[in-house]
Amino acid sequence: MIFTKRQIEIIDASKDLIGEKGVQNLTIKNLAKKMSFTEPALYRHFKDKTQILKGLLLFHREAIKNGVFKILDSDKNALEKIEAVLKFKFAHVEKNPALVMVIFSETSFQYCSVLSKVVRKILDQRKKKIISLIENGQNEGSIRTDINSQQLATIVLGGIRTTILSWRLSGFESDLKTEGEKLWETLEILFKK
Amino acid sequence: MIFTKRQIEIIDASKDLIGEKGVQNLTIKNLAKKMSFTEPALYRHFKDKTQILKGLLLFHREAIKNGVFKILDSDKNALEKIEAVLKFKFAHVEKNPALVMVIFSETSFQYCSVLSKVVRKILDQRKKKIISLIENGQNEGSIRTDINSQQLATIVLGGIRTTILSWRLSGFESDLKTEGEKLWETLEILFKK
DNA sequence: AAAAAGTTAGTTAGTGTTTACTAACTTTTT
DNA sequence: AAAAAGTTAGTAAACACTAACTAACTTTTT
Repeated sequence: MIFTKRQIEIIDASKDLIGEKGVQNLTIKNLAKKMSFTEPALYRHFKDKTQILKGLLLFHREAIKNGVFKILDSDKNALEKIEAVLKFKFAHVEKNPALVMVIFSETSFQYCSVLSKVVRKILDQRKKKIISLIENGQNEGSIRTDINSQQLATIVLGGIRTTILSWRLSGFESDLKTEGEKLWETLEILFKK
Repeated sequence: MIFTKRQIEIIDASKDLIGEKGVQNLTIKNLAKKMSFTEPALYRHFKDKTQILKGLLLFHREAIKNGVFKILDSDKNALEKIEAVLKFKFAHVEKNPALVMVIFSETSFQYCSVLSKVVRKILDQRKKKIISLIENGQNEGSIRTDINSQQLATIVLGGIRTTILSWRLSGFESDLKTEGEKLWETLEILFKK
């Protein structure tokens, strides 16, 4: 999927609206106001509202993908890679709180098949990446092998999710970076062989 | 909060509607149809829609509280209690998928202060209970003490959440009970001293 | 014991607002 | 001159909610 300049501007504005007051704040009216043009103009750039949200998800998936690829390509060991991925994700989320809101809203999309497919795919790929990293670590001998990679991945993803949720429920007041570091310390102790 | 028979019927119907198609399927119109009476009749029993959702949350919190209290009062050791609480929660969720949808929709409520307060309180109490159970285990000597209780609680809650999320994303097809047991096996290995 | 007054739980019919979206026209860009 | 990107003015549908009324039942007064 490739986006025009205007489409990216619209995606950005959507992100801001969601960041301000949640997904339900993303309405065509609000979006038009934020873009300082009229509602029908939006439809010159996106077929409908669903496509805007899909665009938002895909655009940021791309950004995250690129960041994570760099880490995976580096010459770190598995544990260091997991640490780096974790820190990268927390940093990205801290900069883009709206993204969490969208991903956390899978519920709202569950019956919009277009969006639920996109979200599901994102979550699936994320899980697969973590699993394969853990398996690398197990093969290297740096990660314990008495628990299978799938289960360890559940623990990593769960830790991330809960940490981000706490941050969100605190009204984005707590320091996500610090909390992320604490989480990593815990995971490192738990996972090391 | 005490509910009349009719209020409980309405809460049940709401739960069904949400279970069928998510929170946004809970509209006054749908609810009236499901109850086989007219929309205004609903307002004889609840001041507004928010109160219905609040009722749903409080009613089930009560049910969960009672179940958990029994476990806490039993003469099991801390690890066994955590296991029992986990199993109880997975069982309750499996029977009431709608509840997950509601709790997972914190995002949607974030800007409805009444509901966000209720959800936050529920999540907070849940966390506190787990933390205190873990501390008991640490004092008993059955749970490792090189990681603080707060962090271990994050791992437990994260594991629960991720497991439930996977189940939801599978369209409630996977076997939550089995997944819950697998999670417990993992946590037990990770937590034991 | 009977009449009066009040309550409960429902109805019909409708309000005002917000929603995503569109047809037809105009301006700007290339 | 044609295409792209905007405007004005509107639609239909969904939404939570309300006003006004009523049948059936309960409580209070006489």
